[in-house]
Amino acid sequence: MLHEDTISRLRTLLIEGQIAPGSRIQEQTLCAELGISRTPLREALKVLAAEGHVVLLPHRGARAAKLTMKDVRDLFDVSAALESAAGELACQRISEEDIARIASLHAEMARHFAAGAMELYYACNRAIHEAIVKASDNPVLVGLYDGVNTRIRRARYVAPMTQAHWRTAMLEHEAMLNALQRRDGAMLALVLKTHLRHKAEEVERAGFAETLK
Amino acid sequence: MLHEDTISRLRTLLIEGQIAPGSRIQEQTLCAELGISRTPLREALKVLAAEGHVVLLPHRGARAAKLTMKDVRDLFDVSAALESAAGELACQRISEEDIARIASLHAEMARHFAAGAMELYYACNRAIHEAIVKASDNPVLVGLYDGVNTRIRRARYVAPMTQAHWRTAMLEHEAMLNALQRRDGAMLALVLKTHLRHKAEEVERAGFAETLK
DNA sequence: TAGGCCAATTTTGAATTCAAAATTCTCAGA
DNA sequence: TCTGAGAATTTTGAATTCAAAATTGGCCTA
Repeated sequence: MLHEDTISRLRTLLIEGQIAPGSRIQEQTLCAELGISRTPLREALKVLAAEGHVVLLPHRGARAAKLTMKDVRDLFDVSAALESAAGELACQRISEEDIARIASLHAEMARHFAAGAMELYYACNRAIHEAIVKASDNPVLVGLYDGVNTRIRRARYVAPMTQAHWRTAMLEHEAMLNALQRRDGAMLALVLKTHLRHKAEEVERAGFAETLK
Repeated sequence: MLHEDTISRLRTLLIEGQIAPGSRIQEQTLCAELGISRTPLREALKVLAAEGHVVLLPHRGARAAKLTMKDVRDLFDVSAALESAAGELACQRISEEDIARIASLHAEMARHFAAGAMELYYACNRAIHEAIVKASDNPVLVGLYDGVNTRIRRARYVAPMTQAHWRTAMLEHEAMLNALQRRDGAMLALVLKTHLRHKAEEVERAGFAETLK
C-alpha cells in the first residue's frame, strides 16, 4: 500500500523534525528521496495538510507547518478538553481488566521514575494516557486525540522538565489512578485537566526549539 | 482552484445525502458528473477519508461512510467536550462587542422562536454556537469543532424535535447568554454540556434516517 | 442443473505527460 | 551600477497512460 505508507513516512519526517518546520517541500526532491512518483506524494501532502502538519500555498507548493507557542498552547487546551472528556467516559465504560492493566503500567512507571530511567518513564506515561483515552470507547475522540498529540509532539523542548515537575506529575498520576479505580468520572476529569495544565505550563517555561529561531 | 473546490463539492454531496451513506463511489462515474479527471478526485477522496466522510478500501474503492447511532452519540460527546472547553476560553477572551453580537443573535432567535419560524430559529441557533466557539480564539479547537459538527449534520432526523425540547433549549440559551455576559466560564461550560446532552438525547429519541435502513 | 475454475473486463493504483502559473535569469536603459 | 521588463526555466496542477488487482461472465465438469 504505497499511499498510506507515504503518508506515515512523511508524517514521521515532519514530527521528528527531519523536515524542518517552515521549510519548503519540493515535490521532485522528495519524490527522489522517497523513491516514488509525484502522484502518491501529492495525495499524501493533501492529507497531511488536512491534518495540520503541512500548509499548502496554491501554485506555490507546500511547506512544513510552523508551530508557534500559541499553537502549542491551543493544542494543549484541546488535548486537555478531549482527555478529560475521555476520562469521564472511561469511568463509565472501562473494564476491571483494563483498570488493572493501567494500574500495572502505573506501578512500572513509578519504578522507572525511582530509578531515574526517564525514557522508560515517558513511555509508560504516554501508554497510560493513551489507555485512558482508548477506554472511552469513542473512536472519534481517540482519533482526534491522536491527531492533536501527534502535532504537539513536533515541539522539541529546549530545557528539561524540572524535578519538581516530575514529582508533581507522579502525584497527579496517583490521583488519576485512584479516581479511575473508584470510577469517579468528575474527579478523573478534574485531575486530568490540572495535570495537563501543569504540563502545558512546564512546556511554556522550558520553551521549545522553534520559538528560538 | 480545482482541488479545494472538488473537496467541498464532494463534502456537500455527502453531507446532504446526495451520495447515499454506504453507497459505492465509482471514480469514473463521479469524474464524469463533476467534469474532472481522476487525479483531483482521488486527492479529494483521500482528504475526505481523513475527515471521516468516506472510507477507503484498498484496491476496492471508496464508500460513503455510514453513520450509526453509536457514531452520532460519539460525535455528540466530542462536540460537547469541545464546545464546553470553547465556552470556558471564550469567557476569558471574548470582546464586549462580540458578546453584544451574540446577545443580538439571541434576541433574533427568540423572535423567530415566538413566530414559529423554525428554519430561521435554527440558523440563529447555529450561529450562536459557532460564535461562542470562534470566541475561544483557538483555531485548532474551531477546526475540530467544525469537522465534528459537519459529520453530525449528515444525520437526517426522522421525527421532529418536540415543543418541550425547544422550550428547554430556549431556557438553556438564556442561561448561556447570562453566563457569557458574566464571563462565568465554569457555568457556561456546564450549561453547554447540559444543552448538548439534551440535544443528543432528543436526537436519539427522534432517531435518524440511516438507522432505519 | 449446480458448482467451480479460468479468461475477459472493469476498476483501482501509480507513473508519465501536458499545460499553466510562478520564479529566475538576462539584458537593455537610465 | 542599479532597476525593471521580458524571456527562459522551474515548479505546480491536472489529464492521460500504463500496470496490477479485483470483479464479472462464460464454459466445462460432475
